[in-house]
Amino acid sequence: MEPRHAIAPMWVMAFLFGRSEIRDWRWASISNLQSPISKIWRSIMSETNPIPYAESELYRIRHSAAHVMAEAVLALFPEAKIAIGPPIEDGFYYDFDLGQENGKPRTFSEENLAQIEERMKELLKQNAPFEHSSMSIREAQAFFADQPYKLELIADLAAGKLDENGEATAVPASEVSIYKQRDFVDLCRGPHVKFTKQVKANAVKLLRTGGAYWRGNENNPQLQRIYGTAWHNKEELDEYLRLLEEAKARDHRRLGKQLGLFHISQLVGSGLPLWLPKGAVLRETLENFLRQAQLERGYLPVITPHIGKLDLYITSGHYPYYKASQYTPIDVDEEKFMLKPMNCPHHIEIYRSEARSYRDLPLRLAEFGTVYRYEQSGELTGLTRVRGFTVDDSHLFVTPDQLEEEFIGVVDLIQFVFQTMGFHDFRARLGTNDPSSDKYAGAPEMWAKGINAIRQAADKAGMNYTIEEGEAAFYGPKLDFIFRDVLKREWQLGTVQVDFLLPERFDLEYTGEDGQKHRPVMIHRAPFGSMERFVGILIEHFNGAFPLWLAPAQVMMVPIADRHNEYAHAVSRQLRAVGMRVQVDDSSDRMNKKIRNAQLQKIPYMLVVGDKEMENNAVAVRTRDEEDRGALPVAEFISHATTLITTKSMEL
RNA sequence: GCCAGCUUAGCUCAGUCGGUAGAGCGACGCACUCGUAAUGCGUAGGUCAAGGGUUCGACUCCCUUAGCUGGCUCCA
Repeated sequence: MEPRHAIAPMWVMAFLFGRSEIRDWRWASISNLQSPISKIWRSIMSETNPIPYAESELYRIRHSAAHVMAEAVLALFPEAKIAIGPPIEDGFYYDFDLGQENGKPRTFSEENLAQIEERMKELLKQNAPFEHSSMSIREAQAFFADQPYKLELIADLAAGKLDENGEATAVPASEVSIYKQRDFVDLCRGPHVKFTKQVKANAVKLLRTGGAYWRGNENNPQLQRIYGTAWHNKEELDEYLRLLEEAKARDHRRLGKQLGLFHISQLVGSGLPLWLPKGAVLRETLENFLRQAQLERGYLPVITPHIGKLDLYITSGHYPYYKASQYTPIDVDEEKFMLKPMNCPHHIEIYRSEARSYRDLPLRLAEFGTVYRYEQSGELTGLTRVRGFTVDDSHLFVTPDQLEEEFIGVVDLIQFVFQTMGFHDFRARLGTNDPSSDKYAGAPEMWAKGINAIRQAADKAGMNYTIEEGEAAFYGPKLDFIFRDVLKREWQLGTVQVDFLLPERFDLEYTGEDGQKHRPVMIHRAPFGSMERFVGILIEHFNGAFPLWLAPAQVMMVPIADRHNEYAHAVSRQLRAVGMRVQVDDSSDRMNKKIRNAQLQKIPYMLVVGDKEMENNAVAVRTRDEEDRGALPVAEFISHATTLITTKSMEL
C-alpha cells in the first residue's frame, strides 16, 4: 500500500493538539515519501517539526494498538486471515479476510466491533511485552504457512520488490522482522511500544468497519478493514472525538439544507446539485469577484455550449483516456455528441477560429464552464464530489517565451483569490507523471519541459511546493493548491497545468515575428477549482457564517412590533438601494424569536427597530456574534457596512 | 463499481415481543404587539423509500431495487 492510500481521500483530517510530530508526518506523508521534497520545504519541516510522526510515541502507540486489535480479532475469529495494519493519521487500521459465508465474504457486524474493542482492552491491560526478533525467509514462510497475505508480503520482501508497507525496496531481504506479543506474531518492521499497557485502554476506540481491497487494487479480494484511533490518554481521545462531532456539525450537506443553499433531488439525479436562491447568490458573488479580478489581468470572457461532437474529444484524448467516467455519448441523426467533460477543447476551437499571430498572445480565454463526469455512485458526496460542476476555467495560449511569466501571473492570481477568501493556510503540490504508468500522453521531453517550466516559475515566485509523482493530468504536469481549513483538514482547490500536448493534437499555431508558424503552449488553470466543491468547502470552513460580502442575506430587519414594520421596510429599501441584501422579518413572531431565527440563519447583522429608532432614523445593530452594538443612524450603518463589503473584510 | 449500515410527517427523531403510527420544530389559524437566542392555544400534515415474499396479521421478519452515509477503488 502506498503511503498516500493510508490517508482519507476526500480530505485529510489532522487534529493537532499542538503536537508538531503529527503535523510533520501528515505533511510529509501527503507527498509521496519516495519523492524528492524541495529544499525550502525540507528546511521548513526541519525547523518547525523536530520529530517526524513515524518516530513519535503516538505512532508506536497506534501501531501497537493495531497489533493488539488483530490479536483480539484472532481470539474471536480464529479462522481470520490477517493482512496489514499500519498506523495512519489520527489512528490505525487492520485488514482481515474472514472467509466466506453462504458464498459471500463474511463481514464484521456492529456487535463484533464492540466485542473486539472489549477484548482488545482486556489484552492491553494484561500488559504483555512486544518482542522484536527476526526470521529467515524460509522460517517465516513456514511460520505464516496458513496466512496467505503474509506469504505474499514475505515473497515480495524476498524478491526485493516491495516491503511490508508497500514501498519499493532496493535489495532482496534474507530475513524478515517479526514482532510478537503473547502468542500473536506479526510480520512487521515496527517500531512498537515496550508493553501493551503503554497503549491505554481508555484512550483507544474502534471507529468503523469498511471494505478495502488487498493492496488497494480492485482486482484483488476485498478485505474487511477495522479503523480505530488511539491517543496518549483519555483526554486526547475525548478531544479528538469532540472534534469529529464538530466536523459533523459543520457538514456542508447539513448546513446547506439548514441555510437553504442547495438541494439534491433524486429525480434530477445524484451528483447534480440544484442551487437554491441563497446558494446562487453566494456563488454568483464569488464568480463576479473572480470575473473582475480576471478582467483586470487581461482575461477575455468566452461562453461555450455544454455538449460537443465526440470527434472533438477523441482528438483531445479525453474520450479514450477517460471513457469510463464520462456520460455515454448522445446519438442524434447518426452523429454522436458528448456532454463536455472539460472545457479545453471548446476553448481550443475558439483559438483556432482565426489565424493567430504572436501579437495576439498571450490569449487568456475564461469561462465558468459546466462539465459533466460520470463519477462512480459510491463516490458522490454533497457538493464536494458531484457529476455536474462548474469550473472557473481558463486557458492561456502563450508563446514558449511567455510561459514562465504567464505561469507566475496565474500563481499570483490564485494567491490573491485565496488571500481575499481569508485562506492563509495553504501549500502547493507539483504533480508529475509516473513514467511507469501508461495513462500519460505525450513524449518524455514534453513532460520534462513542462515540469521544468513549473519549477522555474514556482521558484521564481518564491513558492514552496512538494513534488508528487503520478499526480499529473494526462496531458501535462500541474501545480495544485491545497488549502487547510479551520479544522485542519486539507482540500485540493486551485490548479495550474502546463500543456504541450493539446496544442500538438489540435495542430495549434501562430505566426511569429519571423513570419514562420510556431506552436503555442497552453496553461489550464482554475483558482476555485469547481464552484460546487469550493462552496462546499467554504460552508464548512466558515461553519455557514460567511464574511459579510459573501453572506446570502447580509441584514435581517427586526421590527419589535407591527407598528414598526413600515419603518423596517423603509430602511430595507435604503439598504437595497446601495446594493445590500436585506430581509424584513415582519412575521407575528416576537422580537426574541426573530433574533433567534436570524441567528440560526447566521445572518451577519440584525437591525432591531422600535419606537426609539423610528424617532431618530436609526437602527439598533446586533451582529451574529451576539454583540448588541446599540443604536446607529441609518446612514452611519450604511457607510460602515458598505465599506466592509467593498473591502471584502472578514470583520463585521 | 465493491463492502457495510441507514431510509418513519417539510425538518430532527421516538416507535417494546409482529396486532396497520407518535413527539418537537416548521406550516396554517386565532389571541398577544412584545427591546436583543424559542408567547400561548388550536388545526392540518404519513402508500412507515419502492416492489415482492412469509404470516390470520408486517413500520417490525426475508428477498430485490433505489437513494443516502461510512470505507475501498477512481478522480482530467
